[in-house]
Amino acid sequence: MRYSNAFIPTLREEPQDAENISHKLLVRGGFIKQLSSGIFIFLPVGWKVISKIYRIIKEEMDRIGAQELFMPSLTPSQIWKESGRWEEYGDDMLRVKDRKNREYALSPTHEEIITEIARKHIHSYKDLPQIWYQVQTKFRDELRPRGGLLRVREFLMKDSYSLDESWEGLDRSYELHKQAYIRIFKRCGLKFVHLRASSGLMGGSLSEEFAIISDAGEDEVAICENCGYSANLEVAISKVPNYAISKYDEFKKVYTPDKTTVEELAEFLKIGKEHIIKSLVYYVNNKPYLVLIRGDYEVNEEKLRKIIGNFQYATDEDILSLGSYPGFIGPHNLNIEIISDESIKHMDDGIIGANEKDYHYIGYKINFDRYYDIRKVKEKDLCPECGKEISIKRAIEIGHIFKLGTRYSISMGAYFQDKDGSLKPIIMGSYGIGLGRIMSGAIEIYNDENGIIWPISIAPFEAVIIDILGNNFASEIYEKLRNEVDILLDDRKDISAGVKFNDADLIGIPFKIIVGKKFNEGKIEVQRRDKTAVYEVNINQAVDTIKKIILDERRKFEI
RNA sequence: CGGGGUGUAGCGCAGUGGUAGCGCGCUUGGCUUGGGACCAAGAGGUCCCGGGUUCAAGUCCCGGCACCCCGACCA
Repeated sequence: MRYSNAFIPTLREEPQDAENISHKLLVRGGFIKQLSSGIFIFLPVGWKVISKIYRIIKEEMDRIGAQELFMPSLTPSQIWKESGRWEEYGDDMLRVKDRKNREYALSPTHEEIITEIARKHIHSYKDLPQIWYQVQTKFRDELRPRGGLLRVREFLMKDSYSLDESWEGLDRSYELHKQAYIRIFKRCGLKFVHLRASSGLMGGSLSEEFAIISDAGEDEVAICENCGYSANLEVAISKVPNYAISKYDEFKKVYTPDKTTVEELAEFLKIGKEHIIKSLVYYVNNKPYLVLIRGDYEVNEEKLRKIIGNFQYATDEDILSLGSYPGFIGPHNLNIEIISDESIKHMDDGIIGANEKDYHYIGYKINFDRYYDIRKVKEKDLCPECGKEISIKRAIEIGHIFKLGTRYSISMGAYFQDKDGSLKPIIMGSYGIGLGRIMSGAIEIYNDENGIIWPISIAPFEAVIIDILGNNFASEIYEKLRNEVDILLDDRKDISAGVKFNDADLIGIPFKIIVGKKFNEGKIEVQRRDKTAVYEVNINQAVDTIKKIILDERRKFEI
């Protein structure tokens, strides 16, 4: 590509509405442009990056025997009603009506459509296993899109689906995906972790997540530096450091005026939060539960949901009707089912609400039949596997793999006939990768004060020739290189050298080939974007040397 | 949905009820070419939208819309 013909609208100033680095650099580099909240245009260089990510994904999916297909975005409400997700998905699912008033969803994911194909065409164990994938636009009507490409309403996702005749088959398909994903992210040059995760709305048994550790991320993950345990905070578990030694030997009521929060109470009683038992009321179908957790922990509502089901929060009126008082509720003499977290098991005694205004009990002896794990893991909790301290970090989710099982095959009737003649539901898995998140995640990892530093495997160009002299040489080597190297020739006239350097760095092209002042000495210069090296090359060996440098760089991302 | 903020030239922003501004970018001419040069002359406006107050509204009041941030929500 000649720069003089290219459309790369770089911006000198930061866009006012961008917050994180990847968003700013994507906009400044002319990669993307926002059309509406959470909806982006990929401009030509942005689309080149996406295309390169796509090609890597395709090669690795094909390598595990997956077959590419393409499903529509606009999908009839009927199949979503069959699976039950027409209701479950709620407002995140973007719904539209056609001229005949029929309902459709702009698909947030494609399990239902895959299942529709499977139930129509898969009838025998001989038809299995299958892995089908596509790269397609997904729609999720996020309440609050944010962070440029990190959380958007319309996004590109590679989604694949495995169909197997047995659970062992699913294990194999799942493992194949895991290996393919590791290869994909390595070839994209990413530093990533993989995590235990929650399957949420997808249903199913096991799920793992691939993520880039970055403050720009929205997921919180628990990581053990010692043994490598890593999990999304939604499902992370930990051992509780046991430091809640008894302070009181007597059970008695104390006056605690207006101390309705753990913080206020701890300060008032001059005692650590870990000596207080926090009591929270949740309702499931009008049945109240009292959830007890140590004062220095928060409830992980995802975990709680798995135990008691979908819940609502109690109102102040609810708490009064239970015979207690808001801010002073506690387990003593309250007729209600109790869900107590493991964190209170190790307390000798605790401070609890007295169920009357302005009073708490101290010295409450802990004695419950059962304890559950419903707390959110926090920094310095102990690793469940090796006992060392855990740290909490933010992360960008870039891939997620699920063992779905029979959730869709049973609800939608996708059965096959097995060897013994019996009818069995197809065992399914589903596996996603966010292409835009790879793109912005890479930028979050690789950038400096001048702009993006792309890994060569996903860079919009592998090299740029910066022609400062305007003689024929730059154009000559460009013509000789362009068939083998994805190269940009900056042939713009009447533009100062500084602008060319700055654009090249902003866009993040891995190599700059500079035809400038050294040309009179018979040399050109090759600079690495990551600033780790500069090479001087004889002009009569320029083409071969540049080819070699680029090929060597490419090889670093092949595995 | 709650809280906070923004909306004026392509981008970034200033603007005190009284003539619509600055920097960058853009066009033309000149000069320059190793890190976002310089000189000169230009073009470019629904001041987010609608109503109101006023002799007069970018500015004050009311209503709406869009976008951003924090939270809630979602995965």
